[in-house]
Amino acid sequence: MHQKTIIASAKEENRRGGVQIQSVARALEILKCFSAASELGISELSAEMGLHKSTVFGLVNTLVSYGYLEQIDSTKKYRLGMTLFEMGNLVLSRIDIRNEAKERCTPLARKYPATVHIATHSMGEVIYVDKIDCNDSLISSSNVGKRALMHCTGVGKAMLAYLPEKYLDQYLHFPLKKLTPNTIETRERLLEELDGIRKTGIAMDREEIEDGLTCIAAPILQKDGLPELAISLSFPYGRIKNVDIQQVKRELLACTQELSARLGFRG
Amino acid sequence: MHQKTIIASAKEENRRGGVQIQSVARALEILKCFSAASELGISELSAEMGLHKSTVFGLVNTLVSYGYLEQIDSTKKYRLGMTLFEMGNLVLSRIDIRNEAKERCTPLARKYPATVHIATHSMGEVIYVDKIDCNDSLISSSNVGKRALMHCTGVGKAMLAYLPEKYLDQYLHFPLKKLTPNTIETRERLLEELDGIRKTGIAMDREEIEDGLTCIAAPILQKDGLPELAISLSFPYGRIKNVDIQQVKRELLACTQELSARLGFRG
DNA sequence: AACGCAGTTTGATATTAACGAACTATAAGG
DNA sequence: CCTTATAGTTCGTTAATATCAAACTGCGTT
Repeated sequence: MHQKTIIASAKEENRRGGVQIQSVARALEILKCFSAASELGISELSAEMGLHKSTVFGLVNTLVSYGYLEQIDSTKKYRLGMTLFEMGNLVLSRIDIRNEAKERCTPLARKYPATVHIATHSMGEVIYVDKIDCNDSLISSSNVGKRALMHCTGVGKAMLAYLPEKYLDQYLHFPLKKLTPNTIETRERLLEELDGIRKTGIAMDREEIEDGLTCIAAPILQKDGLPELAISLSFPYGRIKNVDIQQVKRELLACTQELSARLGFRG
Repeated sequence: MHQKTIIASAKEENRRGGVQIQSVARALEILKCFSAASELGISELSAEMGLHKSTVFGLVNTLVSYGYLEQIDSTKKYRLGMTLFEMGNLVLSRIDIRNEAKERCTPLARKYPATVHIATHSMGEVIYVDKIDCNDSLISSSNVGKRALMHCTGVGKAMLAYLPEKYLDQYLHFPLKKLTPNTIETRERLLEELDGIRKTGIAMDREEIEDGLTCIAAPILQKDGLPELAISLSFPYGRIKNVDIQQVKRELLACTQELSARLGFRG
C-alpha cells in the first residue's frame, strides 16, 4: 500500500518502541493537521494524509463522536472540538504546584522588568504552562500551551540538567538546531553546560533562542529529584543592563527551592 | 467476541451516525478513564475496558507516542499527557471573542456580588471556558473546563434558545434529569421556556441546578444567529436579595449585544 | 530463593479497517 | 434552468491489521 509508506516515512520520528495501532496513529495525525483557526474538510485532510477519502471520513467521524473534532454546519468542514479543551484543563489541574508557583513568583515579575514563564517538559520539548506579564509589558502574545526546544531555552536546560542522560539520548538529535550564533549545537557542549547548571542550580539562556533575549531559569524538583516545572525570567534586549543578575538568581532560587520543598524534595 | 459487546453496549450513547473506527473509539474511551489526578496501569485499564492487556497496551502505547498519555517512570503507570494541554490551548485561542467578553464583563463582576461565567456548548452540554470571580469571593473552585447540563443552567438555556430545534432532539433526552424541585423536566415546558428567552434575550436559572443558586444569562450570537458563547452572573443564596435584577439584565444585555455585534450579528 | 504481579513482546487467526466505486447535495457556470 | 463539478457520505469486498493468548521480563514480596 503506497499510503502506508507515506505515513510511515513522514511520521516515523515520534515512534516509540512497541506496537502502534495504525488507525489510532492516523486519527492523531489528523488532529495534528489542525491549528487554532483552521477549518479543514475531508478532501483536504485526505490529500494531506495521503489516504482515501472514506478512510479519513471514518477516522474523523469517530473523533467527532467524542468531541475531539466538531463539524461546522454551514461549511461541512471540521475544526478542533471542545473535548480537547476539557481534557487540557484536566491536565492543567494535575499540575497542582503551578498555582503556587505563579503566586510565589508574581513579586519577581513586579520587581524586575521581566516576563516570568512557568514551563514543563514533554517528549523532549518545553511546554509553557503559564506566564506572568511584567508591569510595563508592551505586547503580550502568550506562549502558554506552546512548545519550544529544550537545548536553547533557560527552562529547557534547567530541566534537562536534572533529567537522566537517557532522556537526552531518547529525544535530542545532534547536532542541535541552531537558532542564533549562541545556540549550543553539540552533545559535549550541552553536557558541559548541564554540569554547570547542576553546580549553581541556575540555567541561563544568553541569546540562544533569539537575539537580544536573555533568560534566567531554575527547576522545581520533585521528591525523586526529577524536575516537574521550571521557572524563567526573560529580559528583552536592553532591559538586562540595569539589573543585578546575581540578585535575580538568588531570588529565583529562593522561590524554586521553596517550591521544590513543597513537593517533598530534600536537596 | 464478548468484549466487543461490552464496549458497544456501554458506549452506544455517543454514537454518531456513520462509520466508527473501533480502535480509535477504544483509544478515546481509554482517555476517558483518566481524571486529573488518576494514574492507571495497563491491567486496570484492561479490566475497566473489558479488553485484553495486550490490546490495551497497543492503544496506550500509541497514545503515549503522541503525548496524549505519558508513562510515569517509577510506577510504570500512565496519566494524561501534555499534548492534551497543548491542543486544549489551541481550542481556547480559537474562541477569539472570549478575551473581549472577559474584559467587557469584568465590571459586572465588580459591581454585583456575583461570579461571572463564560461558557460555550459541545454535544448538547455546557462547557465553561472562563470565569471572573466576584470581589468578595469566598472560595473559588473553578468550573473552567468542566461540563454541565444545558436544560438547568442559565448559559445552557440561553444558547439552546438560539439553536435549531433539531439540536435539542439530537442531544437532549426526555424526561430531563431533575436536579432540584425547579428543574425543567419535559420537552413542552422547555420549549415554552426557550420561547420566553427569545422574547427578552435573557435566560434565568431559578434554583434549577442547585438550591439557592440564581443565574442571569444571555447568549453571544454569531453572524448566522447561532450562539457561540453565553455569559451568566451567578448569585448564591441570599445575595440576590439586594440586587436590582432588572438593572442587571439590562447591563448584561448591553454587554452581550455589543459582543454579538463584534461577531457580525445584526439583530 | 521462589512466587506473584504488572508491564511488555511475540505470533496466529479472524475481525475490521482500508479502499474503490457509487450516491447525494450543494455550489458554480453555461 | 439545467449541467457540471466538487465535497461529503455510504456500501461492499478484500487483504491488511488489530485482537487475543501465551510466553517473557523485571520488580517487589513472602
